[in-house]
Amino acid sequence: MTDKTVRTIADIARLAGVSKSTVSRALNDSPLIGEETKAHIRSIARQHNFQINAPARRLSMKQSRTIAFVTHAYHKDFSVADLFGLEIMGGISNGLARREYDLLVIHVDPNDTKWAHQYFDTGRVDGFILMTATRKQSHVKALLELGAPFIIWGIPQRKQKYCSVTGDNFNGGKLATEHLLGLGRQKIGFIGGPIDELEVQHRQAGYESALQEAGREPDAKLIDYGDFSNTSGAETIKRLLKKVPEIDAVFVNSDLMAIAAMDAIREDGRRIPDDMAVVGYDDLSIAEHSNPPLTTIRQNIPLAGKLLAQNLIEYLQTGMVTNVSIPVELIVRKSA
Amino acid sequence: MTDKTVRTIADIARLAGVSKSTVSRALNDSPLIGEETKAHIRSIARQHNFQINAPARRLSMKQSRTIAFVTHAYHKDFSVADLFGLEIMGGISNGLARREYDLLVIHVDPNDTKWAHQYFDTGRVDGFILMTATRKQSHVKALLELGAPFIIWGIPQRKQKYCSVTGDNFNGGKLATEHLLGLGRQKIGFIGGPIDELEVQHRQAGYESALQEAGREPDAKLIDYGDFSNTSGAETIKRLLKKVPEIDAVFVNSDLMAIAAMDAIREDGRRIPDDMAVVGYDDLSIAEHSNPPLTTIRQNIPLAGKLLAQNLIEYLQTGMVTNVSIPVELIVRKSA
DNA sequence: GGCGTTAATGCAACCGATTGCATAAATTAC
DNA sequence: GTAATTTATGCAATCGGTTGCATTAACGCC
Repeated sequence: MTDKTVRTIADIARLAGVSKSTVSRALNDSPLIGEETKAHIRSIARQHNFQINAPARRLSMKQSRTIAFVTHAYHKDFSVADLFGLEIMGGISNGLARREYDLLVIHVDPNDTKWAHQYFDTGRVDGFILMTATRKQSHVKALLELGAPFIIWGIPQRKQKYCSVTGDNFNGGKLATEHLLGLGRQKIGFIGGPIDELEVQHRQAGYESALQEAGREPDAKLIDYGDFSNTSGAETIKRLLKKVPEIDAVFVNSDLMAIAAMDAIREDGRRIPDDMAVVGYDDLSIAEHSNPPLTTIRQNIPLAGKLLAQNLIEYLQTGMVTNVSIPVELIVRKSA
Repeated sequence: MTDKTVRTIADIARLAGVSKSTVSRALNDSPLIGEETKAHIRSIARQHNFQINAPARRLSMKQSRTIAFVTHAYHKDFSVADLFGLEIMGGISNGLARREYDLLVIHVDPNDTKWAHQYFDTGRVDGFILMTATRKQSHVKALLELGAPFIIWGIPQRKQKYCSVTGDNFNGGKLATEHLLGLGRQKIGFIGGPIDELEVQHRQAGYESALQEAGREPDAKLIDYGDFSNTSGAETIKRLLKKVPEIDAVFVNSDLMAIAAMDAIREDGRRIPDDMAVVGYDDLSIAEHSNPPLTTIRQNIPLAGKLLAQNLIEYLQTGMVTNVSIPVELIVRKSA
């Protein structure tokens, strides 16, 4: 099928009786080349199943048309970021392919600081998509110093100029809380991820805003924090149950924590959702299969991926910095 | 930090007072270069934080040192392959990085046939790791025709010569069944994936072998097949429950099917594991959080990834075809 | 019909590495 | 002390594209 004798534009040039430059221009649809010539060259290329040599092109054009997806080194425990990262990769891959960019995956060690040099200075990639859950700020700092183009999933630091895409955390918190209020719940708890994460702060702000709009005062006793892990979900809910036994609902910052919390709630002899309503966050695939199926906040992940790809490329080409937040949606199942 | 004036080996050559060739050889540790010269050149390179230009090197050496991880286009429903693929990617990435290969991710449309040309003939990748769940055979055929090096996760077709890594499906089926036998179960069912998948056939052979070694005859009434999806898990167990009401255990070919089956079993009014013991397959992260936590067969996924990477590279370099199967392990939780 | 434009194509340098071959210097052999 | 090796380095071609500039042909205009 593939024609082994025609591998370079020089071969095509010979066959078409034109020069290399003309072939190159024709294949790149340059306006300098006459229409018939273009058609002729293209048909020859098609006939011989010609595929242009990528390394040569990249060397010449000084760009790789490759984007790196940066995630932390894999380790046994599944974390939100893992599952989430997988789903988002589909969207990114899509967005990149559409623009003829390749997707490279890099698993970085959290305390490695030189990885960016190894990929950017070598011309292997043109930019980075940062998904690392941990030490994101230190990686941002490194990329900024290096002057490498990148985009992050998350909320950008206030003062700095770089691209980002994030979910609408405020609205997520608000939707979850409003749903619980609508159910007539009286004592609605909040279990956050680490308090210093901006995502968590925004979700909490949404939670408090919903309460206030309903004429309730947020109660600090009902608010506590874990670290996104499932064990921390169980521990935190136990603290709340002890501190405020009359609690009848809780909004948990991640599905993983929520699922672990539900186990703890049942152990405490309470029924879900009858005695205690639970809303999670992320809508990971496991949310649908948990016991009971989890009501949660879904982020539009395919869209997130698409925007991460699209906005990074836009930045590469025009230098325009974008910071967008994408809508979230309440998915009602059995737990609330 | 990065020195902007030193970007090419020519720059280093100038600084070191030698020629480009010498620098190139020194950096590649060629025996042609004297030790002091090497040391000198290397120290200069290090001082200036020199990173070699990858596209130029690839063009010159006619190899990309990049491997493509091929998976199907993402779509909403999570499948085994998705979760599984994510975990395995960690292992692959590791194995590749160790050998200084890059990992490219390609999401292919199941009926696209030209993707391989676009990556291989362009010199963008040196080889492929096939993880596509669907239409794997058609992709294998295409790669074989193209003459592109690849390795698959799965069992190779009998007659053909190509690399593969797969779990020990026979032993997986056997371990699961032996565990159920050890629990004293009398009527042990088998719920497979699609009957034409070799993986499924091997697991079934293991199941039957365990029964026979225990002096039992496999009973065709206790054997049925789904398609790995969770809905099919529920449907298949319902058929079995109706056909053989006295069934008291079942070995299910995937965690996803097993979890759906457990829901159906409970709906039927039976308790797990008291009335019905369930063993799954894969040990996906959700197995741990299911209700009850699922006893299952775990594949050594990091090892699988490492071998996929390692053996493909070995094949690239030496042409040696390897077909290995990796051990599996029984993880006992509450469901059996 | 001569001249300035415009359109189409070719020439050759360049991107930044690798590598076969030639050469120079140092070592050994006799 | 000179020829034969061995060791270390440089020259220049090459990989396969892209692109600035020169060139040629065709066209429009007066």
